Amino acid sequence: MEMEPLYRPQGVEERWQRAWEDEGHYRADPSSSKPSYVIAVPPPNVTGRLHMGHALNGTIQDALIRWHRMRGFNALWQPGYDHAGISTQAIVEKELRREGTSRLEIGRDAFLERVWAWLHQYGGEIMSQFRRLGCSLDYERERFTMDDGYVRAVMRFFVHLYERGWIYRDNRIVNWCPDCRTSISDLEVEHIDVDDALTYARYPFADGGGHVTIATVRPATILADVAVAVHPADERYAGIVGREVVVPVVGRRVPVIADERVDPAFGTGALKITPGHDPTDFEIGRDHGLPELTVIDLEGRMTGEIPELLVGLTEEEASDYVVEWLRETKQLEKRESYRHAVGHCAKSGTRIQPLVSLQWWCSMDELARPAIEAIESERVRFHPAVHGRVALDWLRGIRPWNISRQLWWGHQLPIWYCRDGHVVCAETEPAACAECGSTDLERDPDVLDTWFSSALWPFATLGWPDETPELRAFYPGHVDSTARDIIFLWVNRMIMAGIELLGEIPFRDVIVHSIILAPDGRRMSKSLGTGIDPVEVIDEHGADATRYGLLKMSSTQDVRFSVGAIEEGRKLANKLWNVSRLLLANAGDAVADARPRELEERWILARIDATRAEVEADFASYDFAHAVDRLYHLTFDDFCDWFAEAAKPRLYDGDADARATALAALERLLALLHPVMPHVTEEIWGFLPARESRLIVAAWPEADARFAADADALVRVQEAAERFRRSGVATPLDGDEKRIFDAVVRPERAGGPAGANGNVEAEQERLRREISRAEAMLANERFVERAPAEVVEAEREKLERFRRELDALGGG
RNA sequence: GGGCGGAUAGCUCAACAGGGAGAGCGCCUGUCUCACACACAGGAGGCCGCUGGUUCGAGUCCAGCUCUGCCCACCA
Repeated sequence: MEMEPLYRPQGVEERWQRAWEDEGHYRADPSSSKPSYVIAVPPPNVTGRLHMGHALNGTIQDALIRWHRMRGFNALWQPGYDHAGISTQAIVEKELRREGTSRLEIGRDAFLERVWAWLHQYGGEIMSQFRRLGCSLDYERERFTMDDGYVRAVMRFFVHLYERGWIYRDNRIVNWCPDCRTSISDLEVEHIDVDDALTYARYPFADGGGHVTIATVRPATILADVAVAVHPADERYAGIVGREVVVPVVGRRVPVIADERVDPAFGTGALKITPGHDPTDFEIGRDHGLPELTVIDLEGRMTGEIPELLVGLTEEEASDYVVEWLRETKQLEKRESYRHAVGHCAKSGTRIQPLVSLQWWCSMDELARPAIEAIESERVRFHPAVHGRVALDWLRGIRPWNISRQLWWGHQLPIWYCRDGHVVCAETEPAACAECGSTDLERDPDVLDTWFSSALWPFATLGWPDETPELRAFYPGHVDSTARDIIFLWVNRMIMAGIELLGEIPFRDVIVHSIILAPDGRRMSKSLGTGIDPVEVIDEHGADATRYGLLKMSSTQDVRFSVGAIEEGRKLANKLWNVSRLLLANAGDAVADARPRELEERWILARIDATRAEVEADFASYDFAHAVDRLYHLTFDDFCDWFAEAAKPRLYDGDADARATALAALERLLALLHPVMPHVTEEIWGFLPARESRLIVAAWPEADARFAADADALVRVQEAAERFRRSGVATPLDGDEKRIFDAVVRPERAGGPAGANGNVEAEQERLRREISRAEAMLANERFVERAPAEVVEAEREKLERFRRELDALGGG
């Protein structure tokens, strides 16, 4: 195949993606004797499409996997999907609504069939998009959290926790999403500022004579009031504790109680207590033995012991009624506008309805303790470390986890109830009730929180609870790479589950990558219309360019998407392509063999080796932005601008040593770039003479001490070139240095004297400024006295050098 | 309300352990030089958010302030 002057990634990339996969290079072998290196991909939602966060995270993981594969590791990058309970169910429910039916109408079994049918048709797109990015996941090992084996793992986990006594059922207040029709965990609640009205209502004393005023933002919940509370030290209300007040509208007589959780400074200092619909009130109610009344049902409609005409109204309609009632009875003191944070469902955006409901809970204290220890002792390390401290804060203040969801799509709880109300927890359906022997068993209809199963990802994908070869070979893994928004939801829970079930942490390093924002600084989001489709970026610029650009953007916390970074990658690919054309077109029958004879050859091999060491350090500390920056400058500045230019004459002359050495240098350069830009490097690799193996499985370049001393060998020539370009004045050089200077710098003059014309004065002026700066420093006695000796000495040397250079320009 | 970050060239971002402010893109000038015009060479462009402090010396350390982003949170 011909190498054209313009590198076109389209076609080339797909070809290599197929070849690598078909040839089995992505496969990890559990029976291999090599050391393993394992990353489990954060399982994307099975319904999802690749977004920029996936693309960045995929690139990070693939760079690490490819790097380790080249270094001789048995590298496993585990692929798969999450069933994403709420999202998936919502998509299919929406489809049913369009057809004029509903899940309740068609029933549970038919509904689940519909979900599976939908998934078979539309689900599981992302792995193909990861392929298009060049990601070397072991695709044959794809797992789904709803696979039979995986379900078994989830059941085992539940029963394990149940038998430990950590899973229990309780009537407690939960975050209810009226839209999703399920409870959700605290982590899935977003607090958003909303404008509300604060209603001040007078509650008359039951025995006549006066009233107490409370403030509320939800007048409809007055109907479920069971007490009024004041702070025990609040002198204004000292006399009323123990008396009774009459709840508006419903006329219920309720006590005034004292509780320290009441803030005397807020509102009137008197708080209506509604345990059925407020988390704080729920706690206070429990402690005071108060009833828990519910007046809003699971659909958000008014219900319970309330006036008949209110039943079925929305909360808003009921609130209007209550306020009007208060106004008419002169019990409305005032209403004022009030802005405060209100919980919303992270999935649907609907305002959360706190209500008391019978749910399954998991006590987290015992699970959290060893996870805290693992992070504190840095057996699990977060990068950047600040996320580890945040993770610790969360674990230390951990609260019970509401794990049951009122959905159909997901892992149904392994809980059965018999006629007599006994509860049986078993991995598979029991034949009879363990306590009474009844065979009339009914399974709990609820399913588990999606994240309950995600917690098992690092080992359930390897066959746990069975003792599989995969589990032995690939657990514990090494790296988890993720965005910071799922550290609590997912990362912490994997650590807890891994330690609890296998006795070992699931990974050593957690990489928390940056979030890529839209170019205008807003979040990339479909609803805002600010999203940029990574697949389109790949189609336009190539996967290599996209990978390079994403890594370049990965350094800081949040970064705005910059197409310039992608284009930089595209240019790097093209540059690499063209310098390879130069070397290959002038290779004759040479094969790659490092036989450095000339200065520039020793120098480039040293520069490559030095960069190798730096890139290794960058990768090891997960600093990908600096790694790609170094590779860019190694390619453009060192390899192309200096080495290739200096070597050209001898390549053209047919110098066999020069040709073999140049090819050897190119090989090393391609290897260093492969983890970042796998396609173009593999493509060029294929053109190298006598090359049969693939770069993807080639050895990462070894450290080579032979060249260590030569990394700075061109400093004098480069300084001379700099001076010449600035001022047009040539520094006397001889031997190799003169030859290289002539080869690299002289051809530039062919295009005209633009740069070097008339700049002597400007350069003299620059040097004079530097000289006076250095002189001023050295004239400062306190600087000379107090600064470290080597700093002072370095300043003296700089001064002398500037003076020499000025002399050379005739400016002294 | 609590916590964590960010503010450096027109744009996106670097600057390791305080010691001559950098890169890429964009812009201006020149060159289609037999690897590459997705290139090469040169150039312009910076009160390093503000105010104080520490220091011989501060983009870098400390304090306060302004703006901005994120996380956590049961003040109705």
